[in-house]
Amino acid sequence: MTLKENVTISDIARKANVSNSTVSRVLRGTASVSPKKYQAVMDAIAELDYRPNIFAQSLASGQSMTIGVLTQNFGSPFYDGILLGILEGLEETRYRPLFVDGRWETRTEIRALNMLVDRQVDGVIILGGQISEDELHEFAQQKPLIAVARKLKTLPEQCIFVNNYAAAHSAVTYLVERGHREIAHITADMNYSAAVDDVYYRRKGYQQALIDAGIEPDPRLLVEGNLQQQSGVLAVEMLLGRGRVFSAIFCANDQMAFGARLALYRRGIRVPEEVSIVGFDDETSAAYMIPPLTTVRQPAVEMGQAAANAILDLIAEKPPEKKLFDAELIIRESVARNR
Amino acid sequence: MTLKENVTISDIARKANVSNSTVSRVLRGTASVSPKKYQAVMDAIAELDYRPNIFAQSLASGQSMTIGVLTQNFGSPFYDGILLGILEGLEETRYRPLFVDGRWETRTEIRALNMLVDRQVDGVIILGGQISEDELHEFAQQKPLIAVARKLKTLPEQCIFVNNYAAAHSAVTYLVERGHREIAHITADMNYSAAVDDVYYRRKGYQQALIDAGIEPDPRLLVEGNLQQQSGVLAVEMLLGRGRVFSAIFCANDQMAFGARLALYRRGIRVPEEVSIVGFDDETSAAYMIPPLTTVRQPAVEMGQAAANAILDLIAEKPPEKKLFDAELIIRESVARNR
DNA sequence: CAAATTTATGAAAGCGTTTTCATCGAATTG
DNA sequence: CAATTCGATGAAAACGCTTTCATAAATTTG
Repeated sequence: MTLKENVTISDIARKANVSNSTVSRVLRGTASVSPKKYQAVMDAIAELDYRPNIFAQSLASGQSMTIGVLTQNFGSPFYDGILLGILEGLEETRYRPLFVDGRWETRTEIRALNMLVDRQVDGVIILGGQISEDELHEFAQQKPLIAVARKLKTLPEQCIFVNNYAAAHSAVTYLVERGHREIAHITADMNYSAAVDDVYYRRKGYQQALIDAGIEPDPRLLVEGNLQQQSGVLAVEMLLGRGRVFSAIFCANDQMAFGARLALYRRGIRVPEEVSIVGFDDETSAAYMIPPLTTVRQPAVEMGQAAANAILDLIAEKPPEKKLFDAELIIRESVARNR
Repeated sequence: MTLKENVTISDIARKANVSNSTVSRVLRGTASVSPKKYQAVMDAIAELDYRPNIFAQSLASGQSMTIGVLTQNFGSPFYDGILLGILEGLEETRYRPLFVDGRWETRTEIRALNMLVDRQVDGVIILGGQISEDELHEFAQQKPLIAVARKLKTLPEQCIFVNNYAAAHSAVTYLVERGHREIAHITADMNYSAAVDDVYYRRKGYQQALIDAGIEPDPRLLVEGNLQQQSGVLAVEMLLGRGRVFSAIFCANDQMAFGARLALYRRGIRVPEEVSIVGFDDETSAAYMIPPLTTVRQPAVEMGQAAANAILDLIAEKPPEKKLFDAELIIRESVARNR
């Protein structure tokens, strides 16, 4: 950890007996330089421990070499996985990520996005978020933009997400195969804008899986939460209140699954003996739920890497490689055979 | 969400019929400007939607107006709370945070710190971390540094942390008051450098609380994990293997408490009827453990705010206001009366 | 081997700010 | 009222790079 002295490019130039231009050229590899001078410059750099001034570089070149990343919540394990993937995807490049947090609030998101613009980022990756599609679309006219875990109708080429429909379908099919026929679903209010698409397709997948198994989806088995744990407990209360029996619950995310599980515990209903649960996300704590939660895992890290690659493509004006990721059902112990 | 045009300070100057210097002066408030010109400049800024170029500003002024924040893991709720506090603490200032992630790996941490130096941050807040005290001390010579959730012997004025000793003491005392006398403790290997101090003082608090209650601490009731969930299950296995009975477990963090609870579940030991558990951290999922976990909550947001204020003080060359925070015991349902 | 390219290089002009310095009129002092 | 200080302002010099432009040397071409 050597610390910044104020050694500048001119110091290097002087020491290596070349001009500033030449130093700049070896640094950026933008033009050829004779081997001798190249070496002289490298030696000088090493000797003086030269670190280019990033601000001067950016000012002169008009590029900041940074990618803005707008997440929604640093505390979320799923987003954290994506961030890690982005970090990895950018590691070997000259670009660095600049993380900002939208906190699932439109105003904060907009502020954060503006901040990224002020910081002159060369591209932006946005994870989820509430900000409207129109605004994002407009934004994307000005700067390269990639959306992860969010589907933008107007920018289909620039989205990276998981096949929620297929994932939900297979989760519910798994339940059916284990003998369950009365399967409840805790979904989310579609007006609650967060993660709408995801939740929408999970619901569709749930319904279609039932139909494919010859089961008529029963609206009394469908209940809406808001993706928070607490809404999971409320959802189960509501379900129980309706008097419609069920032997399994498929939750649109793990957090609501935790809430659901707690509600069942309070009522003295055993899991999985009396009611099975499957979640969605595979949060860190899912493996330590009592009993360990069977859930769907999204390949967060891979998605992050894909996002990093895609934004670099976009910056280089290549068409980004679009990918639809598959989620994986992680079978643990919260589902029992029915009957 | 208006986007950057390349309107510069000269455009404003021209429009307002003043010099660049004057524009700069009204922007920074560094010298007095006649009311008329002031207004003219403000009008021009509003009309052209001028946004100063951050790189030019930083280059010219030598200040980046950013605070580097080195966290260890974006995915951790506790750190996330601190980050939120920092965000809030910086909100009304001209400073902005730049977040980087050390991932609990010394090499990554050092790289991240270097990156912050390259980015010319005006100060650094570091959360936890493995990086050695010597290196941090050296670093602090060059740049303002505040450490949160970490105690640095050589920089006592620049640390913000919670009174782990008192918190652990009161948690264990609570257990004692509920009739428990054989209380196990899952601590962490001190050679495993992460969070050593915290864990050390929690252990001390545990031991002293027992002594104060007239109970001789029994080494057979002490077991070391590594702060991860899985080590909690191992720890309980080990405890059980030793054959020494116990009616309660105090865990040095929630994650190990989750692991411990799972191990108990697997053995068919009921919580809290047969064994009570108390954790430390109050992670989000603690409230949804089965049964909900009684644990110790650190005032993460407040600590983050304090860190933000402290770093600003340091930058302004005022002595930072040092604070020792108190943690709070959150009583839920994982502790039963003994006997 | 002269002409046409190519390669290697330095000088110098930006990039968009901040800040020092100088100036000039207005206000204060004795 | 002359002498001094103050307040408001603009010109211009940094800040540390990148990049264009010009040029000289080396290489290729016909």
